[in-house]
Amino acid sequence: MARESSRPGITDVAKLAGVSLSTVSRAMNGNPTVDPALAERVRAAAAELGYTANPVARSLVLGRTQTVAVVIPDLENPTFQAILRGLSRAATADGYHVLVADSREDLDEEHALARATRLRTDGVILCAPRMPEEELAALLPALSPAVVINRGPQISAPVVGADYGLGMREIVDHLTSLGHRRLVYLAGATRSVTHKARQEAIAAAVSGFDRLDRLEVEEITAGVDFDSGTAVADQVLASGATAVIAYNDLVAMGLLSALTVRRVEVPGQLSITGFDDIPFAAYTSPPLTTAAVPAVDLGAAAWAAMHAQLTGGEPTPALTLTPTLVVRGSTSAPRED
Amino acid sequence: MARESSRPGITDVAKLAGVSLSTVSRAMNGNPTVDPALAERVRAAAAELGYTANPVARSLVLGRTQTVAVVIPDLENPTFQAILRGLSRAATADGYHVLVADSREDLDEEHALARATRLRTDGVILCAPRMPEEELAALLPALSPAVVINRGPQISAPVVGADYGLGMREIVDHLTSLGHRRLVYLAGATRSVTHKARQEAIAAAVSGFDRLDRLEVEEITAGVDFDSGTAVADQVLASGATAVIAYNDLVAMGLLSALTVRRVEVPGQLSITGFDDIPFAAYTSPPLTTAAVPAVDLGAAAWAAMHAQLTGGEPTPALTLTPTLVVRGSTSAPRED
DNA sequence: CTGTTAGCGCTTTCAT
DNA sequence: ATGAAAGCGCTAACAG
Repeated sequence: MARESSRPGITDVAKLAGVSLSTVSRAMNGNPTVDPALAERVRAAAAELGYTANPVARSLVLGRTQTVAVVIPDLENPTFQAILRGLSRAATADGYHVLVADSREDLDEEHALARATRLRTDGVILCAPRMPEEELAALLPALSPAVVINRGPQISAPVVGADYGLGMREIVDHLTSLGHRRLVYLAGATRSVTHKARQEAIAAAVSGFDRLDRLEVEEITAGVDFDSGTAVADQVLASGATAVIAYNDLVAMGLLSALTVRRVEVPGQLSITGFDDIPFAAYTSPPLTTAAVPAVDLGAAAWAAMHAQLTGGEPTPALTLTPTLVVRGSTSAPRED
Repeated sequence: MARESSRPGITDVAKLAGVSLSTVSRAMNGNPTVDPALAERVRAAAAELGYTANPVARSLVLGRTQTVAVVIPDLENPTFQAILRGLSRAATADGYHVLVADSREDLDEEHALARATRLRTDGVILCAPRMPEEELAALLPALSPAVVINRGPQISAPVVGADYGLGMREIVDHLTSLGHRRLVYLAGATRSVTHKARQEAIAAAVSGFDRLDRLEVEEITAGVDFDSGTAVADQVLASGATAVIAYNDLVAMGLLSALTVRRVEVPGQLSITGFDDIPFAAYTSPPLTTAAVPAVDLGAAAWAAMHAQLTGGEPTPALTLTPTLVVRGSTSAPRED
């Protein structure tokens, strides 16, 4: 009754190679203080048995798991998916594993998952955490090392994010340089941080528009998804604006769809811009002009910030990436009246 | 020089509660053989210290990690994202964690990741593994318990998948009942398993079409992405078919886009169907008729199959889910000549 | 350079 | 019902 099917342990290798446990351990970890010949013998024995050190046991003794956790508000969100992808690939390249946790937009879950996953990993990356500032501040020390994505920089952990204000600014400039003077801004979740940034950028653009003609921007509260875009189509049309800045690509696409049904020409009669550059933005008819948030890079940067803490120990300064304006077919100069 | 910032261990709790380690362990695990009063005292001490058992240490002694691994060919693929989402949520609901590994369509990586992640988890779920049949068969025993998604059922592990043939059959039936008799099938990756299934289903539909009029299906090799759909637009138009069955939604959307540019009316002049029902299929103009592959359910089913092995030990029989025909605006009866 | 010994933090017999 | 002791599989002092 032997443990036939059980994976071989370090003891088995030691026995087969005729050496002690420590020698096997040293040899397997490339410790240079071991005799080359012996090391070779150990490796051969290990290979023969198909031995690999048990990572769990190593984790216990070494105090590190070679794994990090990523807590995401919603795995269905294309931007978060892209962040996860960039993060996962970067971490894998450095020999780390990634534990994902989907909080499903539940604040309590988010908090609980962050704590729970931290216990089995070397650090946690909070992706656009939804919890209030205070709670986040109180939680972070318990998670250290941690990295936060897309939250204000007033935080006791490295933060990486995109400058939504700058992206919005690029969009407004694009539209005004095209000749548009009457715009509509379709606002999203009105209490989110990213909303604030966009709103301020628009306000700044308006007040900074020191030409003879004026720039007017009407704000209409829409939402964050496709349907909220279709829902405000008539309101947009009634506004008399020549261009609309949607909160994000989804909203822009919803609006675009509703306008197509109403036979409104885009960009002929109305220009539309999105935000994020989700995978489908390039495939609408017409393709969407938008600000590309470098989500994959954001994920990679978050990993870099985590890796720095895990190795060097030197905390990375806050990093802010800039969205890139992607001009496609949904914007053009306003039609001459 | 005490270990101030270090997390409290079971010893600290034992000391504070004035009991032995074993009692703390038993109390924390709800072992009924411990005196209720003492148990309460232990819990109080644990709460005071903010103690939580170290999962890594538990994993080592218990031989289980409460974590499973999911190996995915490409985190960018919407279907795989949906599978991951369904799986992750189901696993979380059962108190398990999920390690994700993106093999990036690299066969060697896929193999290596499966082995490596298995060492730190209780089982691995292979999502649409790309490796050849033989290699997969040889690998599975080392991964056990494992679950395979979307591969033939000739495998020594529970398999969950969608019946692509049936989905394709539904599409053909939909089109023929609409009155279409000349179809084009835009083939995708011609050596994939899912391609085979679709092709056979079409062949079966053709030969089973025992009416007075004939059903003709021309096959054009396209590809699996948006651009391959746009690329074959002219070929499709030249074929004289009244409806086209695209390999998947992406291809259908590419074709749709190219046809819009050419001012071909869909579905007026040509009906188009997709496959998968990715998130954007409902939002094209016109919205896409497609076969909805229940990817989220597939993920949940894969978890169920894994959970069964992890607990009961009874291997689940192979499970095949059926795609649902979703009729939207891209199909209609062919125009009367 | 190599072997012996002591843990990592926890669960679980085995006594009592 | 509780405590003492063994050990999960490995690494890292500590001797030699």
